[in-house]
Amino acid sequence: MADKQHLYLVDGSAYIFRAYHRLPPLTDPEGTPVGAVYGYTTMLWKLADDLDKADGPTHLAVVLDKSSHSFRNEIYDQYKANRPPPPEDLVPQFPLIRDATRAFSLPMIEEENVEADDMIASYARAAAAKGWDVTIVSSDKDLMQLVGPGGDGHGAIDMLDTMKNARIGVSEVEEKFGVGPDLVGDVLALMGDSVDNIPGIFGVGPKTATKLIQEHGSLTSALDAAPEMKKSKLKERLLEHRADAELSRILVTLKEDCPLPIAIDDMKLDGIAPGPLAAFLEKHGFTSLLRRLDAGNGSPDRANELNPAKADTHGADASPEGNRQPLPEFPAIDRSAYETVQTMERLEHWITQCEQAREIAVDTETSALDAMQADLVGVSLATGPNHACYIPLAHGGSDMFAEKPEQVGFDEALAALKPLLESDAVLKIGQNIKYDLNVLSRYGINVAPIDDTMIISFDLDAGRGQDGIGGGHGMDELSERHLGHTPLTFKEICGTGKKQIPFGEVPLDKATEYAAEDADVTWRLHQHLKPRLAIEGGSRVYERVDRPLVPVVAMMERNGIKVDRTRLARLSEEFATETARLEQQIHELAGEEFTVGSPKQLGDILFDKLGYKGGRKGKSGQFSTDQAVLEKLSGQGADIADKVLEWRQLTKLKSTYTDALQQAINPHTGRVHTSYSLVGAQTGRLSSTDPNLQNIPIRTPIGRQIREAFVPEDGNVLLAADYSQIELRLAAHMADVDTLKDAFAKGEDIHNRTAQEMYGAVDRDTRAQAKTINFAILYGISRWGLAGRLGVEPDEAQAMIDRYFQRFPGIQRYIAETLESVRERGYSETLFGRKTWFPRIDSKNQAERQGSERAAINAPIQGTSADIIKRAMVRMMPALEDAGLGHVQMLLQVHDELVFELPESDVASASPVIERVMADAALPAVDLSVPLGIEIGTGPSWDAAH
DNA sequence: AAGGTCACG
DNA sequence: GACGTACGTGACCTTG
Repeated sequence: MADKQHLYLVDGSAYIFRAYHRLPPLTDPEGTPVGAVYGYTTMLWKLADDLDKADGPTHLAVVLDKSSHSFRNEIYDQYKANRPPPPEDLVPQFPLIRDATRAFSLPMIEEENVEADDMIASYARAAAAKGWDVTIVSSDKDLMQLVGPGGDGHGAIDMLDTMKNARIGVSEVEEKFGVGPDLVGDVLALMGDSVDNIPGIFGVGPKTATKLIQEHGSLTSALDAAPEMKKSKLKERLLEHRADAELSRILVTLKEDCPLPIAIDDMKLDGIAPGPLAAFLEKHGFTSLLRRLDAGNGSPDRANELNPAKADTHGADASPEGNRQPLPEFPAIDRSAYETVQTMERLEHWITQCEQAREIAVDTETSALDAMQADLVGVSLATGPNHACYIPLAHGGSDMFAEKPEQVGFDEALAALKPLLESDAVLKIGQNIKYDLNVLSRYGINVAPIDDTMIISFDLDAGRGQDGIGGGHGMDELSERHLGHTPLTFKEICGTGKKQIPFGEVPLDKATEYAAEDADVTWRLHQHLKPRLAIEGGSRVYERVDRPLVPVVAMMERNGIKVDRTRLARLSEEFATETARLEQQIHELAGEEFTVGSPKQLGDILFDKLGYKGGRKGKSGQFSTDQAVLEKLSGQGADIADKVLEWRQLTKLKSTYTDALQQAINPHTGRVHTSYSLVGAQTGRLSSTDPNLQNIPIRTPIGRQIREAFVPEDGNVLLAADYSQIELRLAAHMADVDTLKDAFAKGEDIHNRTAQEMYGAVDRDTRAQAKTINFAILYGISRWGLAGRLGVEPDEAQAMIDRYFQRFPGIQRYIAETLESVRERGYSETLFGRKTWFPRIDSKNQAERQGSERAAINAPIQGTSADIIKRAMVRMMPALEDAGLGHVQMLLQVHDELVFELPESDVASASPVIERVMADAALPAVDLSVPLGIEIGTGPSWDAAH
């Protein structure tokens, strides 16, 4: 049997830079930085794991850059001229990369005066010419020129991005560049590359470059066509910079005929000697890899790779991975094992299987993204690894002439599934199962009990992505991270853009692969993640707070809130008229017409043309024109600044609220249904999208008019109940500040009390300053930040901070202890045990580190507040039902506020129930040393309820 | 797609 | 002397 040879060429140098930027700054036991080396080592490990796979490597070599000089410097002296030197803690890692390569017994190629890209090109072409397949391990866009399908005696060339675990073939290249690999060089020549200092055509980016090449077929044709183009910036640029593009074309061309220092046949993989590898791993403290080596190269646990830092540098106990139990071994995902359920008989069979399995993964497929409008198209179930099915329910139908595929009757199938989905004896596992709850609820099915892998992941790993390794909780990401598997994407199945088809039109075989795989992956993730909750102390917050919250939030989303469309439309018109008037005045004051909404143009008008003073800001070198700047100008008598501020306010209100909210009204319910994310904020807060109902204006009279459009149905009122100063109360409790606790106990105005303590006198000014300082404390204070807010010198701000700490002993200690604990353990914790991870708390970059510190000071306070209102939400409906008020509807949550709709006649009986549930929400888990104050208001609109 | 701006707690 | 000047979000607009 003539096995196909497969050469892997590892673009080592490029990988090192990427690993350096994406991994935390680890150091080995001797203090040498090894973050990039670790990343490189795990990458080689992963490749070694692929050895036995069908398309795994038979031959492999690592290609490194040896010197920065190449033929490109001869023809263009600016080539790579403005590339900064490598970061200083990366430099010592270069030799270690070579050590690592040797430890794996792999051939290494580095040649003077030849760039790694050219060497890779030469080897790839040579091997492909022999009929070998070639995989280039890199994500470098220049190398994408080499990708090709093979054939005619030639082998195929593709690429592998190990960080994203993605293959890059011809179609991926076409997707990225909009042209085939043979034209990638032409596109690159137009785009240029600021990192390599390849000029390209100034002002032409990826989109324009692709368009030009698609339209004209090649770089030369595009340049030749320039004189005939209609007058435009683009035309001018093409004409003016033609020479740059031609030079760039040469620079981006890979040299494919370099002499080959090692024969390709000598790159044959024949096993890794464990001795040298173990010695290398040992030396650099890569203990988790060492364990795997000892375990006989067993199934790699991808979670370990995610955060090696803690396991390897903070001792075994610092990390949950340290005491991880062995994970169940599952067979690889096999999509061909899935069943398409098309008969009642098979459906009954699967339902029985599910009842016996006791834990099943469920996923619904629908016609659209919005759970409140989407129609159910099919359901997938999984009871074990590779044991999954897809039940199409409403496939086909848009094409009247096509025959609909065989499927179980819609109503009949749902009637059969309902007892299973509602059975107390069967746990339904979902990934973001709130979505499925809402869809199925519209068909009369109340899914329970439930688990949610997305939320479990959040309760375990919130914040872990802050260092850029990827800490999201979406299914694809979790699958990559924990299972090392890339699921089919929705795009792959349904296409994208204009060509996108609804899921109901996907052929059943493809639909089954996609839908059943999602259920299979979810089931596996659950096996993987759920046990970690108990081990890592996440059970309390998951079981007591977040899991029970899912059906509650789902219900709130379905409830929605009524908005008065007519009122919004009237406001939109008023805003439009006023905006137009202002725009004209602004143009007159400016002496020319310009786009007021363009910060760039506005900056040029204000500071260049009109000569107002105001500094540059930001990397872009653009003038800042934000509110603070404009208000300063207004203070100097610049009328135009006032007008712009007013214009901005009105356009904002119109586009974001009065226009958008009308669009958001659901035609079936006549109400607006937001979607809450339970994993949106690192601290544990909810977030709200589509539309965001957590940022409806309230601070200005003009904005409040929008709140007036949020109304109850006839006969009802809205009731708003909010926690008063909850974060300051929690700070007083958590930092154990007697003065503050006393003030809250007595029901005093807390900012007045702060002013009294700080200045010995209370007036408007001192109260305002005290309020600013109180917030500064919650957010993690810096003298410069406070100085900027109060308009005083940093020295004076520092004096105020010192005085605050002196008057409120406990705060300083709380901050120090919180930071110490975060540095020690890697995460902060709320009073209810919710963790937020801070992987950058030890960053060498001061800004980054200080940012993390401020966030870490705030997270326990903001997070505890989030826990408390969530607990109140969970208890709210049962408490109301007990009081005979089950018809009261809970509609919205805005961090410290809950909004209800109820008959006016029930206000008197419902208010005390709501108040009690909210005030006692921390009990019995936490007995706060401050009371939680609740303020309740009611009225014919959300505005009036405040 | 990114940056700037601004709405909320 | 650097970073950039308070924590947490999401939406919209302009621009390259």
